Order: sequence, then structure tokens, then C-alpha cells
Amino acid sequence: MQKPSIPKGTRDFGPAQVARRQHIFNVIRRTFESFGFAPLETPTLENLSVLTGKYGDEGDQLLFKVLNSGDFAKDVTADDLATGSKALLPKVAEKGLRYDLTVPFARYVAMNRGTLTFPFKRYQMQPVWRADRPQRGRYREFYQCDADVVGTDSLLCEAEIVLMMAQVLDGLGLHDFTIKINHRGVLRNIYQALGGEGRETDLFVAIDKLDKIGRDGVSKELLERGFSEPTIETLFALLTVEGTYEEKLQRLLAGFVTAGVEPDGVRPTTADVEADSPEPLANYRGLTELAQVRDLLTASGFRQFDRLEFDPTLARGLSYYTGCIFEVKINNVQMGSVSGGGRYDNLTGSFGLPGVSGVGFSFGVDRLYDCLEALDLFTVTGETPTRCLITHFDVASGRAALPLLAELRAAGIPSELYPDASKLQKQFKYADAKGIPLVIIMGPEEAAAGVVKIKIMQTGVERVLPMGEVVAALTAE
RNA sequence: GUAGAUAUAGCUCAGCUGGUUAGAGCGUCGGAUUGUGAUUCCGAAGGUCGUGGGUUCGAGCCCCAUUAUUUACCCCA
Repeated sequence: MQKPSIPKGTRDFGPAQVARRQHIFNVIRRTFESFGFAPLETPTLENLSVLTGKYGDEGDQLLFKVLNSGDFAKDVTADDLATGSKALLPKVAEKGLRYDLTVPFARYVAMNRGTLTFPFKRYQMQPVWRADRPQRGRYREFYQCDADVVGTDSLLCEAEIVLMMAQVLDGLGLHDFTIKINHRGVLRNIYQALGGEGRETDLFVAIDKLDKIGRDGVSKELLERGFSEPTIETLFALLTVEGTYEEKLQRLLAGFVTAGVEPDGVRPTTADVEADSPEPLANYRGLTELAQVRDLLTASGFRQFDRLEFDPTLARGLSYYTGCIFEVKINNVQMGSVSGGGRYDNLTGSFGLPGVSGVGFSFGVDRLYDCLEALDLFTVTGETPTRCLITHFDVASGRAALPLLAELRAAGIPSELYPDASKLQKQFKYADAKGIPLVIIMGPEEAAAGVVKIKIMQTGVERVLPMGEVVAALTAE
């Protein structure tokens, strides 16, 4: 006999876990829909040509590929085998499991461009797969909940992302969170302020690690990558600006002006948004847009600015983001980010639809679950939806209970009849173990008298009711 | 891909310097109570000590290999 097992990085979810996960999904879905996002689902499998090249070399390594059906090796030649996996792969696998929800979404938008009404707002809650090494908060199969808007570059979308992040986390009871926001334009300006020395991506990769490896670690890495010491000094002066959201914007502005950074101008946006923006920031796109997002949040009634932090060190990989970027962490839990996102100006370009601006973000349900568990914040309990268990002792009383069972279900009370005429003790243990709040006792005595005994498990109180009044009494409570 | 840790009952784990028949708690099942759960008492079942080899009079314990799991790095949700 073999030991049963499941692939590493995957999990089974028992009834209690599913109930808790559904609660998380419900909070997210309600929030997304209240902001006008419509649901979309895409296939588990995508063509590999859609997936490869979108996540960098490392991302391609982490894709799960699916062998072709039938004789998958029929096109493989001896040459291919000698050349190695790169030559082999396209001949044996043409499909793969989706790696995220953003790329399939971009593919969908490009394919359906003619029928979509823009701006197009969609949300998507589906599993994704990554052939990663599993560890804390990292799985090979996990759910993402994405919401994206494409076809508008209004900064209202960015502001609403912050609103949705806060609403979901508050709705889950995860009140102690920090939403970090930055802008790729700010990062680019910082790079320019350093005189354009070294490679831009090296710089961002290094500063993204600031909170992890510290200032000394980052300096060391930058020195190794060919940045000079005075440059690194300037960099830290800019990165470590302190103060409120506004103060950091002003201090970075001063830094950019001092360093002689060429203003990159303001991206055209709607007139009223521009009118709200503070004048002195208008020369740098990143700073300006961050100020506008803050103003839109204020106007929307957002009051949690203590939980929104402008963090110039936030870089979020370097994938396709071009504007604002976001990342959310739950405080006092050792867990990676539970949400992240940003604006991309050309996501659908590689699918033949250039110039479509979009902005979106994603929640990691599995990490939210782990955070709620670590902080002991779950309010959803229970192994079963059953609210009422009918117990019985013999075939006759069991049959006599069937009309009542149907009546309870018709009245919207999830109910079950214990299937076997077991000892009453066993039936009660069943109800207790599953957290069923009500037990109806239907024995020969009750059946003969046309009554039932109802016990409220939590209090232990019992009372006798005529059969015909049971549903009315229960629904009245 | 790099580095470390762990592997003993269904679950969580003890097991001393290598020494008789490998233990506990929880869970499961049965009984005390032939019609009452969560509390109490009694009892039972449940083990190839991950796998293979080695050292030894003797290995759960020491050595080697191997597999699985897990943590950290890289990257990410």
C-alpha cells in the first residue's frame, strides 16, 4: 500500500477552512463589485506563447508546462535531445498553467478589443500556479483576486485601488495594515539625480531590498555593481526622506531640483484633476501624480492616511509597471505582501494592441488567510452549514421525521436527519463535534404524541413542541 | 539553483551515555449511562522508529547513502 500524498506546495481545504476562505472571497467580491468591477474567468491552461517572455527568464522557469496529448515525443529528433531542454520544450509542450491573472487578462482584452466597452473594469478570482520552492506564505497553487481597469489613465483609478485595499482589509478585521505607494517616475527621477550612472535596473533591485538587508547591505551591493560612493550617499539622502506623505513629496522635489533633474512633465489628465494638484510639484510626473492621488483620496472621504505610506524605496520587481505602484503588508505578522499592483502603460502591446493604459492590483487570498490565522482574527467558525439535526431511534421514528425535515429545509433552515438509528449519545456527539446548534429529538414517545423535543446545544435548554409548530417557532427566533 | 533543519501511533511530540517488552497527550472506538453532547471515570485498538546499507555482543539513538518534508536566500501573492 502506498502512502497517500499531494504535490508539494498544494493543500487540501477541509470544510472549516473552505468556510473561512469563502468569507475572504465574499468580502473581496463585494468590494470589487461595489466599485463597479465585473467578473471575468479565463482558462486554467493558456498557450505557452501567451505566457513565456512575460515574466522574465526566472518567471519562465517557474511556469508549469503541460505535455502535449497523445505521443508528445513524436516530433522530437536526436538533435533536439542533444541541444537540450530549450529546443525540446516547444516540441513537447504547447500549453501551460496560468502564472498570474494579469497576462491572461491582457490576452483577453487584446482578443476582444472590438466588443469591449472602455474603460473596461474586470475582477477575477482564480487559482494560479508557480513551480516555486514552497515556504512560509508561498505555495505552488494559490488564489489571486485581481481588479484592473484598462482604457483610461485617470488617477481616480489609483485612488480607488487604495480605497478598495483599505475596505477589504477592514472588512476582514485586519485593521493594522500599511499600504505602501510609490511611482516609477520617482524612481526614474532618483536615477537621473544620481547622474545616470550604472544600470537603472540594478539600482532599483538593490533599493527594493533596503528594508530587508539594510543600508549597509544595499551600499555593498551597489558598490559591487559599479556605483561610486558619492553617488550612493546622494541616493540615501533621497531615499531616506522623512515625514508625512506631503513632506516627503516636497523634500524629494527639492532634491531633484538641486540635482538638476530634467522635469519630465505632467501626463495629460482630466482638467479637474490637474486643477487640484499643488503647483510646485507639477514639473515631475511621479511626484505630481502621487500628490493628485492623495488629493483624490481626501475628496473621496479617505481618512486612513496613517496607513498609507509614500515609500520611495518601493520598486516591486521591474516588470511592466510604469506609473504608481502599490504594496500592502499586514503589521505584526511575518508574511510577505498580501496585495500589490500598479499602472502599466503598454500591457497589451505584446498581443498586438499597443497604447492601452491600465492599472490594477491583486490580493493573495492564501496569505490573507495565513495572516488572519496568525492573528487569531477569524470570526467564521463551524464545520458544517447544518443548523438543525434530527435524531431518532428506530426506522419508524426516522420515517416520522421526514416530513418535518422537508418542512425545515423549505423554510430555509439547513437540516439533516441522522442517517442511522444509532445510540442517542452518538448522535449528540455528532451534533456537538460539528457545531450544529439545534437538536430535535424524534423518538417513539414523541412520534406517538405528535410532538418533538428541541434542545439548544449551547444552553442545554430543552422544550417540547407540537410537530406543526416547530418551523414557526424556529423561524420566529 | 544555494545553505541549514527535521523524519518515532491518525495528529502533536518525549525517548537519558547505544542496553530487557518504544512512551505521553490529543483523537478514534467501547463501557460507566438499553433516551441526551461539550465536563468526569474505566478500558481497548493503534508502531517495519522514512528507506537502504554499515559499525557493534547489542542501534529509535552512532556512521554513510537515499527519499520526503520544512526553513532561509533568490524571486514573489
